[in-house]
Amino acid sequence: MAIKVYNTMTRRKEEFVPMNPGKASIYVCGVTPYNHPHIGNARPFVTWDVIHRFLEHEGYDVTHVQNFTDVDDKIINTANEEGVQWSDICGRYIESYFEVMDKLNVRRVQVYPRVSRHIPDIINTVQALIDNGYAYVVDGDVYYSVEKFKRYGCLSGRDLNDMMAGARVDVDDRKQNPMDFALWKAAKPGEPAWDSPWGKGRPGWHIECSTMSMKYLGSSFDFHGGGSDLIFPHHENEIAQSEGATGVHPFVRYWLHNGFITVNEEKMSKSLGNFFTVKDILAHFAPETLRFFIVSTHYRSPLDFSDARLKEADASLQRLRTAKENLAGLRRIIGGGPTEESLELRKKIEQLREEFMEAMRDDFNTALAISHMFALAKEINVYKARVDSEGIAPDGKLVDMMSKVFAEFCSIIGVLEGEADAPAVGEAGMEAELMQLLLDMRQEARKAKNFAQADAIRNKLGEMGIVIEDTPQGARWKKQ
RNA sequence: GGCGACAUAGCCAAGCGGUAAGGCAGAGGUCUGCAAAACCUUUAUCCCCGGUUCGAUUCCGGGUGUCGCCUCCA
Repeated sequence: MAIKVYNTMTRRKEEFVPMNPGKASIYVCGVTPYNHPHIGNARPFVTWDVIHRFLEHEGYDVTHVQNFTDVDDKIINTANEEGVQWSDICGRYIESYFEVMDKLNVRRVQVYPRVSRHIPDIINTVQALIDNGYAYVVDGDVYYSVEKFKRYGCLSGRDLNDMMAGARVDVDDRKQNPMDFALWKAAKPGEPAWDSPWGKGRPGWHIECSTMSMKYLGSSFDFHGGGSDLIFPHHENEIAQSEGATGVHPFVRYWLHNGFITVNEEKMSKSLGNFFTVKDILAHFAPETLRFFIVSTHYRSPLDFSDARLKEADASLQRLRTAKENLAGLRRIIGGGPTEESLELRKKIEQLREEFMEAMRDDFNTALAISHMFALAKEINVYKARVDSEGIAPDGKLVDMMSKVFAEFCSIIGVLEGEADAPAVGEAGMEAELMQLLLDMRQEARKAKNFAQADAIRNKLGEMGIVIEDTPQGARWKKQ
């Protein structure tokens, strides 16, 4: 079964044909570490984490590279404001990046190249572009001549003439064309700089991704991802640089771009100042909720962020969590053989599994896939209720199947993985004992039909933010 | 101004040629001393106007509206 992906280059869904059979190579534009990651940053990485998981599930050997742009104006500015080294800023926020992504259950990729550690490689790429006639040197700067690259504009669908007409006024007259962009910038005082054939300086923004992606994945590879704001100029320039330097076409086989997270329908970005850091959100919501919120929508659609949306995601996730508990409950009952009904259910589960995978194969449609997850949850809940009420032995093979498929879904989406959360008994031993005492007292009152007393206990605890639920297995409590 | 995307129930969101998945919220019911939880049932003809077609939410054209890119940005 083939995977289909929406390729920004062709503006349509295409069948994914890997460059090397059985393998998939991925490069995703990472962050500039000058601040804590905001949730807009989180979207591409969660998205690509799911894609990576799914490709592996489908049997691909995945090589995944994601850079850190650790040489950049914003970093230098932040360092100057704080009076520290630029490398300190990078170290702090790269650490923050990993801390946050670990919480979001984003698995580590194979390589996290940094610009600062690839200066010689970058210089080589720039030199190749000069040698191939695509770049020129002016006063220690090196510019890319966009007119030399005939496919310039192919990714973003722009026409060079239109762009020139719309170019901003403050044009640097040292450029041959207003759209030419810097590959290498001559050093300014107080900035990090490296030696180069053109004098001391540092790389321009776009060249790093061309150089580092090709270093680890080759001059042509399968997937390149990032936010849709990177299509122009960043990815357009990457194509011009990479293909100009190597002469190999195509640089990237499939360009995938995620939509934005918005706030009040407006793009969330650091420059607009309307962003929430992931840490802000995690102060109020579980990381799993944020991850689920992100994958609940197709990656190409815009995603509007709000407290209400997150609460919804939390409630939805709770439904899946309950199904998982019910599944654990079913597993604790000694299983029996199949019945006509359970054999039907087995077929249904297998069908749901196929539908889930089909959704994922269709441009990683997590929103659709998750709907099949809910369908599975419903089957589990209904079956559990049936087993409980009729006191029958569940079909052991069916329960195994439900467990396996549910776990499979969870491992692809990256939520509710591992064993069911055990309550933190250890550190709350005293609390748990006191609660048990109260629950026992309430139970005695109920037995004696002293409901006023029983309800008083429940109400009082409710005021304290503790919820009591009576279940067939006895009362249980949780903090709100 | 140029380029691109999107418009589906109260809200969120799939589907994209054969009369609309799923989630949240709401309503009714089962269960319960009551409540909660859980489960069941239930709520849409898809922005407007044309066209193509036996048939369009789904394709084409024209509107209207929203958003993004063209400047750092995931």
